[in-house]
Amino acid sequence: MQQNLNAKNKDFFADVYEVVKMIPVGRVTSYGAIANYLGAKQGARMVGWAMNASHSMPDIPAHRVVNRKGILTGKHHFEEPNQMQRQLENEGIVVIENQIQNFEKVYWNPAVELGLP
DNA sequence: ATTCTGACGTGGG
DNA sequence: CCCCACGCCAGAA
Repeated sequence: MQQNLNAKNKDFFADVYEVVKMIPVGRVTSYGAIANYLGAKQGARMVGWAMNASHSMPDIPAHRVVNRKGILTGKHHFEEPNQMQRQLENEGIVVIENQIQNFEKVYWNPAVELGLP
C-alpha cells in the first residue's frame, strides 16, 4: 500500500485508513505524520478530509489521530463530542481540556515505526 | 470558473 | 510558550 503513492492515488483515503488502523492501542499520531508517511506531507489537511469520510468505515479509530500539538481538534466532528476523549481515556491516554498529556510518549510516528517507504 | 473554507503545519515575531 | 500569516489540496456554494 505504500508504493501506490506514486501514481495518482485516488485511494489516498484507503491508505490513510490503513495507517490509522495500524495505530497501536494507547498510542496516537498526527495528521501531518500520516501525510508525511504517505509522501504527501503537504496534505495534512487532506488526511483530516479522509477522516471525514471515515464515517462510513467501521474500524477506523479516528480518535487516535490528533493535530501536531496533541489537541483533539476533531472531537466536534464525532457523533458525540466527548466520544473522542472518552475512547482515548479508555485506552489509557490522559486528556485534559482536549489536550493529550504526555503527548510525546504516546505519540506514534508511522514513518519511524513502520519505516519510510 | 471563482471564492471560501477547513479534523493541518511551519516559520517569524 | 502564544499569536499571526502564509502555504497547501480538495470540495462546496
